[in-house]
Amino acid sequence: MLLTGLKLFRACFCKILVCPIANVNFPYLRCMLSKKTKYGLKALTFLASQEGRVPVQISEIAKHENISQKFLESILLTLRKTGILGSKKGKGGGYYLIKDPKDIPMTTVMRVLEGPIAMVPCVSLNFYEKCGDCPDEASCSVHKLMLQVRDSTLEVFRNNTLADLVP
Amino acid sequence: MLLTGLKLFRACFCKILVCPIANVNFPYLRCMLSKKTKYGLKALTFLASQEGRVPVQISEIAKHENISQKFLESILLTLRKTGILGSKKGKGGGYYLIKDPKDIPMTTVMRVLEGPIAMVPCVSLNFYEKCGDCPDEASCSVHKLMLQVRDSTLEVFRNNTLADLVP
DNA sequence: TGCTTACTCTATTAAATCGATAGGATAATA
DNA sequence: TATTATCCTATCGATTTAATAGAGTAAGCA
Repeated sequence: MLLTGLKLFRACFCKILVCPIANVNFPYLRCMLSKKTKYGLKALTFLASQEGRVPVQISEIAKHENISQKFLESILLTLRKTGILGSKKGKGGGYYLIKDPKDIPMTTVMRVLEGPIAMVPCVSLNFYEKCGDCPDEASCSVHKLMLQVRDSTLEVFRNNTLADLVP
Repeated sequence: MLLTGLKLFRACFCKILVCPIANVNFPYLRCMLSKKTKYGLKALTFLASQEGRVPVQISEIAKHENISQKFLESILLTLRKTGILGSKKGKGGGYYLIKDPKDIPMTTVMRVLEGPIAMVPCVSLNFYEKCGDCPDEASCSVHKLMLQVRDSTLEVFRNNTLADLVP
């Protein structure tokens, strides 16, 4: 069969990842951390590294961290609405941290930007939801495994505050 | 503004998750474990719980675990190609474990089904890739945090084999 | 008062993935 | 040779992500 159009293009230029464990192809790079969270973390770290609490303009953060300014706008807006950032309009305006970086745990930031920390809803502390296909959680192998993953990930986020991320 | 069509429907019937930390809305349940992996794990556990190494039909596994049979077919095929399962065609055929469940670490299963264990490519052991926007990994806050998450998650997967998941 | 600056908000878009389904090809058994 | 069950390719609709556009609003300054 001949490849045409988009398929031909992808076959030629798109990345195919091959799992070194067992030669399985992944047509893309599965990324579990969204760019929203990634950019949000970078912006927060940048703000935490500033001297004092002077407002910093979106454009300055975007330029410094190589982020699309418009996309960053919406992220910072979320962080302000959730009480992590403060903002000031007009000339000399911008975003600034409200609290001390030491008092901003990663659990909060991750839940605000990324949502649930757990890999499946049925082991989530804040976003719990029962699985439709699973009759009994106690005997579910996935549940058992993901519970351990959640706990270990949670421990990392609990042990890190924004202050720990500043170089 | 009046909501119409799909938007009206979604506004009325679709689930909106509200982050209890800070009243952020998530229009869906962000799920970091794909159904492919979830179903694969359940199927493997079911096979591991069988007496002996008798081939089990796809239809039997699908029925027992409430999984779409056609979807499960492709998952089991992947597991066979990667040397985790064996198969037998024709009457009395099906899928069976090749190795002892104790010798199947979760790291292998996860990488085969889900892909990278790390949340970002720049901290992945087997699927490493440099970030386009980040000039220096050593000073990147996201890198620093995600490295810790990767290590803790990896430890869980290394400490669990398929045998540990069987109830 | 009026101008500039910079945040606020809604809407829209293209590209991509996920989960699922359909249908036939192939191989093994009776 | 008929039946059984895996193997394989192709396709679909729904949903999400990341990014962009453009107008609205409030604060500061002359």
